[in-house]
Amino acid sequence: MSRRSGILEFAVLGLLRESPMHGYELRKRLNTSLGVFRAFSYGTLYPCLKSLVANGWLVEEQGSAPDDAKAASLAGRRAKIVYRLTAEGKEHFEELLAHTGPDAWEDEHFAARFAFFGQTSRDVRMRVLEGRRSRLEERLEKMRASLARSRERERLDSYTLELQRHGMESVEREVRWLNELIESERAGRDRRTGPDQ
Amino acid sequence: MSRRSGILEFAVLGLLRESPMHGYELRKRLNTSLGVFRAFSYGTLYPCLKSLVANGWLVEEQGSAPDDAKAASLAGRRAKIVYRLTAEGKEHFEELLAHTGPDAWEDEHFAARFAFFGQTSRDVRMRVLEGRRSRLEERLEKMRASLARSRERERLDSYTLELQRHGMESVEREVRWLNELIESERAGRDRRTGPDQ
DNA sequence: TTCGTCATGTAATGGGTTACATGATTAC
DNA sequence: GTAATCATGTAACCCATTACATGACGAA
Repeated sequence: MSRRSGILEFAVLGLLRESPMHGYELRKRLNTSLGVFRAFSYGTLYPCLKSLVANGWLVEEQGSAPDDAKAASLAGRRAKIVYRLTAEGKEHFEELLAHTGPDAWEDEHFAARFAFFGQTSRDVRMRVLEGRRSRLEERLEKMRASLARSRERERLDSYTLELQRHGMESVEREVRWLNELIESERAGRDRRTGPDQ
Repeated sequence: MSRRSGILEFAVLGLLRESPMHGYELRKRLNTSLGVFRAFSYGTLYPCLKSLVANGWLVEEQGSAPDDAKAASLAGRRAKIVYRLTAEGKEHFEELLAHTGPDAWEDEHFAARFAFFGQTSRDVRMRVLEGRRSRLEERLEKMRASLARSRERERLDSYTLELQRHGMESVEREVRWLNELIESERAGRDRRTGPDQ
């Protein structure tokens, strides 16, 4: 029941929704295709998979080597364990997709949520995008305040200042990006730009 | 001897080098002035301070309330504990400043290192900046490769693609930033842009 | 036959947060 | 006098990594 990591659980369920996979492959997709998430290690991934199985959200299946037909008959070979999403798992994932709590737009979660926007309803997408934006604007506010404060007091050498400036610009840039996305959602983005399954 | 966190230790020593401080104030500076580092909690900071004291790099001093003169005589009051860098601590910090191992340009460390560039010799600054840049270029390489790979195979919906695109742009932007900084260092940047103590 | 990569797992450890406990000082 | 903020600390927990252990499979 415990021993799960929120974002990893979410990403795993999301990836497996598209198609069944074994752990090793799952990890690669977590790093590369959806390279956005940080690279989880096997020491994290495998236990997580076990716990998802224990929850009834996944089932393990004996997938065999690359060529299924030939090897299917061999009894004792250590086959790959292919994980498949159950109906309950699908349901659970959909619930997670629908959540729009504040943590949905925190740094780590947001990328994962965004990566599965293709499966997410438009109103939820909007809430998450807008939540993230206001989160970043708060942050900007604080940065500006602290910057003003330190300017008064004449602290901060040029490097510290430069670092702060660059940090603020990054955040401002993400806000602009979000603005475009929100605009595009509002304009009715059912005409997708990509193939989308 | 153990129970220290690299970046936190580094930042604490660096901040205390400028002037003695107590824990609470230290934490604020960690978050706001040098807001770049993630916000460490007291549960992390205080034990870290203790261990730095145990190493002989800091000493605790009984600082009293804002006005030192008046309160100095009161015996039993729970005074603020002001931490001051020892000679050994200063030496240790200088060693840390001189390190240019690969981890110096990893995401978390880099910001901390950069924040104390004001205390860092130019050649070390150059190595760190260039190290970071090539680190990011590696990352870009991988991102491009994986993007190309997934394009072939026709995977990835528009959102995943957009996320990836934005991620790459962020990295490219940081590379440009580093280029400017490196250029500026090379051009002989002893004429600082700011007051710098 | 050996090397690289695929593939699955566990135990020890690390590095950090949260929640809690305590109390002083300042502003209203 | 009471609320907010300053200030210090600890214990329990969480999440994830590292190092380790195991072994199959394909290619040189």
